[in-house]
Parts: sequence; structure tokens; C-alpha cells
Amino acid sequence: MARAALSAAAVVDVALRLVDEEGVGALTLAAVASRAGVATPSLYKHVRNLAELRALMSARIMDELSERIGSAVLGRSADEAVRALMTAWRDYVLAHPHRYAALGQAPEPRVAEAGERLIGIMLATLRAYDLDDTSVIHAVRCLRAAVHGFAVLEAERAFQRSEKLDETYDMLIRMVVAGLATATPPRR
Amino acid sequence: MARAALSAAAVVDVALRLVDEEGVGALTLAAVASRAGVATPSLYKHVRNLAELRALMSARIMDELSERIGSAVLGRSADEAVRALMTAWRDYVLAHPHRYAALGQAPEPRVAEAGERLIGIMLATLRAYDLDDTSVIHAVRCLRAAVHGFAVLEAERAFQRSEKLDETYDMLIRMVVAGLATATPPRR
DNA sequence: GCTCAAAAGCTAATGCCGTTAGCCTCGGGT
DNA sequence: ACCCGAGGCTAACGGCATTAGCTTTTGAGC
Repeated sequence: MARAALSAAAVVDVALRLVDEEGVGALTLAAVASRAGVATPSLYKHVRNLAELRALMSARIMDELSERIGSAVLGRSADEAVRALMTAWRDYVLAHPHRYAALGQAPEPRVAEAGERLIGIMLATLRAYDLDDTSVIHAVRCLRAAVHGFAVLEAERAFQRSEKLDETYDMLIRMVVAGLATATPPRR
Repeated sequence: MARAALSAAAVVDVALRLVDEEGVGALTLAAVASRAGVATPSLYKHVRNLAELRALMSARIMDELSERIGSAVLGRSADEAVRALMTAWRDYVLAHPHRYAALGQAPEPRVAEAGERLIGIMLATLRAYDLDDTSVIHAVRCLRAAVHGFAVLEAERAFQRSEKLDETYDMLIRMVVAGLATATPPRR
């Protein structure tokens, strides 16, 4: 082995800090290299190209998110678990809005791969409700849609009015919880 | 006036067609210019720069979306109107997935400006429910979150399982409709 | 019909970025 | 003591956005 200064993980670290501080638009190999104290081409020793860096970042973000949500859900079940899940999700987005936005910058297939764990957590959380196999899938998708939609919109400051977003999210949580209670397979 | 060959609107047209066919990643001034049969710098006679082009595209997309949703809601009220609104929204996304994805490429303040009309429609639609002024705002936000979240995820093919997305969306609609029925101001 | 100013096009040039090629240099294993 | 490969570097290319400055067209007013 030679100098162990940098590594793929370290590059991702630097890139994430950069995005946190300056937004997704500032993510450039030149900027990452500069922060890492290295010439731009040197990054290619650790990362295949910009696209791969984005994918690695997305995977890392998904992992962080899954971990937080996973431990938030631990020991709770049913409605309480759903509330904890949704709250933890938003807390993460509020803590790292740019990071969450970066999730949307990688081509979805790769993010999806990294997100399998999170989906697993959601599936497990919803198992408390008596839904048949296909209904759980639909329910997880609805949960994802609601939470992710809110997260994206809040992260990009799309809610303009002065009403408190905390209250809006409370309402969304109640909506989802109520919806899950009455969830039956769609008739069609 | 000189040759009226191009115009800001025409440039936006070309750009939208480009995005429809090749995705948001393909949006480049060079590509737009080539399609318009013009040299790249000529575009600057109609559009200030790439960022402005993106903003104009977003405004146009928002207008299209608002128009379709507006006419879908016409003559309906309450639950039926909400169902029509959500259905029209998704239909638009399915018809132009890349276009919908392009909405997220412009800095939100400008998209928001263009989206005021759509928010107005949603506010009007939800007036049928007996909500106080602040609750309507929260309700509109929840509706936006659910629909937009589903739209984004579907547009970027984030739903992997084989279950029918139509059925998932039915469930989401039922969830939202049920949620609106029981919407009370969050206590806190 | 002629004129001419401005609108709308063009070419050339600049600078940033991603990416590749090829070289140099450590430092750990033999 | 040697060597070899990991990990760094510089140089160079091509694509892109953007700017500067020129040329062409055209329609409005005479």
C-alpha cells in the first residue's frame, strides 16, 4: 500500500460536506478536489467519475436515513411506529436539506438499490396492520409518496405561506395514520 | 422588427420537445440551438441564459398543469373534485414524465411564482370542506405533498415492485379524501 | 422605393469542467 | 537494497455557457 491519504469513502465525506454547505449546485469534482487538498484528476484514483460519486453519495445518504429511521421505529408498533418513522424522516431532511436534495441527483436505479433497506423498514413497520401482501406494498408506496413529497417540497422551500410547517406535518401524519387504518385493497 | 424566426416562446417550445424526447439531462443550450437550426449564441437574443430558460420552461409546465387540472375540476366539488384533481395531475405526469422532472430543475422561488395559479385551484377545490383559514392551507400542503411525492417517484421509476401503480394511486386518493373529511386544525 | 436603425443572426474567443494519458514518487514487502 | 504498485501530479482535449463584436435582414417612416 502507498500513502493512505484519501479513499472512496473520504472523497464521499468531502463531497457531502461540500453539498451541505454550498448546495447540490456546487458539487463539482474541482471543488471536491480543492477541499480534499488534491488535484482534480487524483480523484479518479478513488472514484470512477462524477456519476459514480453521485451514486456513492446517494447510497450513503440512504444509509444514514435508514439508520435513523430504523432506530426511531425500534420498540414501537402500529400508529406509534408510523408517527416515529415520519418524524425521524423529516428531522433528517431538516438537519441536512441539501443532502436530501442530492438524493434526487443520482439516476434512480442506483438510489433504489441503496433504498431497499429503508423499504424493508417500512414494510416491517406496516406489518402491524392487517393488510394482505399486495396491500402492504401499496401502503408503503403511499407512505413514501406522502413523506417524500413533503420532504422535497420543504427542502426546496416550496411552501410559501406563513403557517407553521410543523402543524402541516402533524396533519399529514394524522392523514396517513387514518388512511392506513382504513386501508383495504383497492377494488378494481 | 427583424426576422421573426425565433422568440423566447419558440425557444421554450424547442427546449420542451428536447426534454420530452431525451430527458432533462439532455437539456443544453447547444442542443436547443441545434434543434432550432441556429448557432448557440443566437439563443441569447431571446433568453438571458440557461437558468432563465429553465425558469421559463418551469413556468410553462406549471401553466399546462394548472390548465388541465383546472378544467378537470370544473363543475365538480368536494371529494369528486379532489379525485378529479389528483387524477388529472397524475395523467399529466404520465403523459410528460420528463417535463415533470424538469420542474425540479429550476430554483423553487421562480417555480412557486408560476405555481400560484395551481395553488389557487387547490384552495378553491378544498373550500367545499368546512375548514378554517389556516387548516385549508395545511390541507393544500398535504395534498401537494402526497400528489407531488407520488408524481416524482413514479416519474423517476422509483417504484420497483410489480404491483399496479394505478391501484396504489387509488389507495392514495382514498387516503387523501378520507384525511380531508376528518381534517381538523392540529391541536398544539 | 430608399434609408437606416435595430433586431437577430453569425464567428471568435474565454474560462470552467469532466475526463484521459502519461509521468513521478513514495513506502511496504521481499 | 530493491522494486512495484498505489496514489499523486501535469498536460491536454473536448464540451459547454457565456461574452464581444461583427454582419445581415427587415420593416417603419420618409
